[in-house]
Amino acid sequence: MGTESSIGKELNLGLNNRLKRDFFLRDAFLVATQLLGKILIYRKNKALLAGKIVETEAYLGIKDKASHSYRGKKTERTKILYEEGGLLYPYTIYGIYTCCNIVSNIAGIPESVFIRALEPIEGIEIMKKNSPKVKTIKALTNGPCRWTRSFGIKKSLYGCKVYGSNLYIQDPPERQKRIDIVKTKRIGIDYAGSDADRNLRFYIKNNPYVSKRRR
DNA sequence: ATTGAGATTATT
DNA sequence: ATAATCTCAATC
Repeated sequence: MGTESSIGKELNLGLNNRLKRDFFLRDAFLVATQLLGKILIYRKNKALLAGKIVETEAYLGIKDKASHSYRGKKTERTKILYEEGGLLYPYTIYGIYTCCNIVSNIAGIPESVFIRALEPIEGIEIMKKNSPKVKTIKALTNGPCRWTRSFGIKKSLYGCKVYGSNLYIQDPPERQKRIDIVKTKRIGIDYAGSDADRNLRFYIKNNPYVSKRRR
């Protein structure tokens, strides 16, 4: 292969260190901040794709004007939010892109964590194949619809557990656990009024794979 | 049945 | 700056 990063070489990407179901049954603020630095792994057929989570946002359910579940709204698209934490909520945006959340908190509390950007670790050649027009490694994964395209995350994964055997998340190596977290306003939710000003976007300070532009 | 807008990206 | 592009969900 020869495409793996230095991080990938010192990681055991197997199933052993997976985060368990309980991790996701807590509030989205906690899950969003604690997911930073963790490794997301997706296996499809024989391919193995892995990336470090470097940017997240918390969506705090029925009281959050930016949330798809604001005021308890429940539709075919959003019903998964009302199930327990640890399930994938992919959805189509602007007709062309797929982006995805991880459902958080216990059943009945429709919170989620939006995964905005990853740092590629393993499977870069496959990512390039999935995003054929992309010219730089960075652009493979530094946006919410970019990393999902490069990973091949489809809406068919709606409701998939993120602590299963094909899709899971694990701790980084001990050496990389210390990170500085920056907290800012969320992106692209100007319609959310006062909730647009809350600092519910989190990213790893100075990480080059954090998404760019916009306010 | 119609319509309006979107948790974005790529291009001009 | 703005077109792309179409699904979803609200409204008529």
